[in-house]
Amino acid sequence: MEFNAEQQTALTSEARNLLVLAGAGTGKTRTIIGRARHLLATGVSPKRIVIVTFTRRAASEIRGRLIKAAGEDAATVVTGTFHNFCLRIMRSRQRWFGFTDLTVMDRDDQLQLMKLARGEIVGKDSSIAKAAQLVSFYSYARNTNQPPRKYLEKFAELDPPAVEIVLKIFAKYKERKLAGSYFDYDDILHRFAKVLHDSDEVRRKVAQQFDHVLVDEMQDTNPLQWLILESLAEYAHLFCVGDDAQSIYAFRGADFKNVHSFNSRLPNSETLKLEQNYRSTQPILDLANWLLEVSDLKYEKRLRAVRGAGDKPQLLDFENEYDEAEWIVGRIMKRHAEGARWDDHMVLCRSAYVARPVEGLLIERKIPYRFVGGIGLLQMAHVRDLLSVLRVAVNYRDELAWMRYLTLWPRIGEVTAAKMVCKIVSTSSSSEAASVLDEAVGKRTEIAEAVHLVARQQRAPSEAIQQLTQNLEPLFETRYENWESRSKDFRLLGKLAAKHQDVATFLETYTLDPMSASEASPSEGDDIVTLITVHSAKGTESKACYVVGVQPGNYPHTRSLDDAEAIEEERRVLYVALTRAEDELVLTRHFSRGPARVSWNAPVQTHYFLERLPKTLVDSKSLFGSLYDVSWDDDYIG
DNA sequence: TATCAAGCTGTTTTT
DNA sequence: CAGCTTGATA
Repeated sequence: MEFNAEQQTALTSEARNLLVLAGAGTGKTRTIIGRARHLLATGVSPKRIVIVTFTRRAASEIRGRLIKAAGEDAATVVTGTFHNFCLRIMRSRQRWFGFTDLTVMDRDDQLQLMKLARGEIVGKDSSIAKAAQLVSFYSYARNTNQPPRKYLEKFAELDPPAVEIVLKIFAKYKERKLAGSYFDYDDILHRFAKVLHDSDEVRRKVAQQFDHVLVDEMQDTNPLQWLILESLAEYAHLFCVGDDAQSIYAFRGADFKNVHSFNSRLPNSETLKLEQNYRSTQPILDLANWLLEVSDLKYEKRLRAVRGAGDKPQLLDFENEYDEAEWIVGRIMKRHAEGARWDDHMVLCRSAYVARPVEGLLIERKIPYRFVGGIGLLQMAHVRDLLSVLRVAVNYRDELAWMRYLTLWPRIGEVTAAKMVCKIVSTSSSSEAASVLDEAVGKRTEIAEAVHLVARQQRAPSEAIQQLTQNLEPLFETRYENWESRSKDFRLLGKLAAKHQDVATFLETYTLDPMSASEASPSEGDDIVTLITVHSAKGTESKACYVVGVQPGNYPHTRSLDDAEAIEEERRVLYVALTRAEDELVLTRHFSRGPARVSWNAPVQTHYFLERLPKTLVDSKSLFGSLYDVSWDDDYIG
């Protein structure tokens, strides 16, 4: 591994706390790995190094590369997401955190629970925000570490009576959460941060386990996560890497003051910058640099391409999204026919929704691909149905899973199920619960049998899933129209489960970071096209990048138009997309839906980022009417 | 109480 | 276009 002078300075730094401002493509991951390797080489025990990332994908990549670079020794370096790290420590030191057996709730469970809470307080009153919005209010308030009341009043701008009602719903939600011993994502961070903050003793005991904490994507940390880092920093060195121009998680409470105020908040801290870009050619960076320059915000960033000159990015206009998809897929096929690998191609989209036309064509043309982002395999209705059986087998007190499973059966609705669940949950052991279940289902023993089956197979998740699929097949067949296509997801699930020791760890791994179906199926190293949301694409790169739907409505997204800060974040989303490309960057767009509007006021165009794009920065072309780029024409007409 | 059909809405990003 | 609500019927 080789490093330039900037990187070398960073990774060998003796500073107590170091912030590395690393622009896109400047070797952020490389520097983190280099740092870890350097620490190991200077005699730091691997167990005393923590590397925190934002996604499990990033964690496992760093882990893999580190072991490759520093040897098997490095396998005991603690790597994981914030959530994963906190949970691991809390599990291993249950008493310190007042932690008992619990189920981690995913988004869907959270939504379900919030719906119940909302229903209890306001019934069907439609003047109160929907459950989904309530979840996001609550979650945002907690991640930014502010009292929900204050958030509702100041930022959500609810009127006083509404605030009171929503707070009541939150209280109900909390009550139900407690009753079911559930932990939502935010509880994981919150409990950990709170205990560390409140107890000097626990803080010391936890933080003293580590000498060095390395943080990736620092710009995406939120105030709650900052509290955690601050606590750890009392005993350990911080080494944080980030780029404020790539901060795109404000909606989740990320606060890039964690980057801007790093030095003032931490004594003995230093800041370094990495500015040499190794990824892209200069014309690609020129476009990205321009995008930041025209912002009102001062990013003070100009990426320099070490690699030098290259092709100009292309900007192509189409009549509609289908032509756009057709062109991109056609282009990728052409390149492949010319000898390029499928995995040199990445298609970036603002939302999963926008990716559909492209995905449809990739399937139609039988091009191997994976989709990263959007709703995952483990969030699809039928998969969650199946998983609910695993969940109740692991934890009979999991009300949400019981409800889901029981109502799957014909003639069992919410009311019947709720009565059964009430009885089951009030038992004091799982064996008692099992007999209560047997009694409750009466003659319909197949309902209970599925649960018993998993309970017997706790240590063999893959077998459990296989048998379960067989047992429940008649049920699913009548329930789902397209059962055939869905059933293959279960086979995939079985494969995924085979990697895990028991049902419980399998469930927890994937509630914390569910992966999508097409992401899970191909084995590593396969040559496939990547279709990915920009948010998931951070940290990745590809020789050729196609950014689809670069029109107002997507960049900036229609939903973020009422807020100047949100619009600025949208700019950064586009920036992240542009800076993924190594050699070739193609932006495509279409205006078929007409000018998207912000409610009644300004049309989206007012905020459109490419409005005043200088012609010299891109080769732009309009491909209206004809799908075929002139340069594609062959020598004869066949 | 369960279920189905018809109609309506509103469509981000993720641990 | 899916996911939900609503209303009628078994």
